[in-house]
Amino acid sequence: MMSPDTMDAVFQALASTTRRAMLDIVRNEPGCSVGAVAGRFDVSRIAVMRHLSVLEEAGLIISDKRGRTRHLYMNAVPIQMIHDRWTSEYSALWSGRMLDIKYLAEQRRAQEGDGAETDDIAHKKGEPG
Amino acid sequence: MMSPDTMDAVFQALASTTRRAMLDIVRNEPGCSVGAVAGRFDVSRIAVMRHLSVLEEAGLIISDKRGRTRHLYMNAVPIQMIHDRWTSEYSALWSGRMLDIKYLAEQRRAQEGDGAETDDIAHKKGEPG
DNA sequence: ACCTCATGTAATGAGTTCATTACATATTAG
DNA sequence: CTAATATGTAATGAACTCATTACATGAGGT
Repeated sequence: MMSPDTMDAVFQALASTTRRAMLDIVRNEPGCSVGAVAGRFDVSRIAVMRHLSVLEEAGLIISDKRGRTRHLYMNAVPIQMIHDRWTSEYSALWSGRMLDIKYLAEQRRAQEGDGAETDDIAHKKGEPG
Repeated sequence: MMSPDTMDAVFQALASTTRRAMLDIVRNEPGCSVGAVAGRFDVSRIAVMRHLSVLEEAGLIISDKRGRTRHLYMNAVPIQMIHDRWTSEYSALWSGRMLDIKYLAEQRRAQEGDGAETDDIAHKKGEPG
């Protein structure tokens, strides 16, 4: 099961048009090099490398270095996990209905399967004024 | 059609466990107040308000102020749009296959239907060294 | 060995996010 | 009117993102 932090990382990685474009390239040219990707963008090679790192840390890209060249591959697993989780959680929304939906909070499922802490129903603090 | 920037905003808004938890609450308690949401989290009311603003700017929440109370509602449209776009774009991935997929870059479709600029195949700059 | 190529690391700086406290506005109840 | 309630704004600061240039490493070709 995917931890909330991992989910944060995946959404964060996808929250950039540039990074989504990079993911498209890697998906369409499996095994392509860092330089090949960098050659398509109007930013420095280092900036591209950092974007690719973000994608790789989110698990959306897997890389494999042979000789002096790093080969990049897309990994569909995190996207599938998000899709699965969200289709179950927002199933009524996907189909466009919006009826009475059973509440299955991400936190509750994380509690059952993941051992992760919940943010919901936390101890309130109160304002000073 | 959804612009790349809007898509960035939606993913960015979802890239936070706290904000996803807030969206869950609003979905399950349609018309709830800002204070009702704030009462469930261990951060200041102002921090909660800003999170809700992020969600609202991404179009994931719609609000409606009656008297001194702002009522919050979830808007499923951006999630549906992302789902539709991604299931067509990554359709082979959703089903778990991963065969030869026709390349339909987000940028290309944005060009056709949206008038938005593409980042892909941009003019390269080259490093100084 | 020497040079080039492909990638990676370090230091830096502008801009954004995310949290805080203090104060302001506006609506309802008495 | 006065007071409590609900939300909103302003100013601030720590931490992170995103881009840069300069330099370092390590593999391959001649």
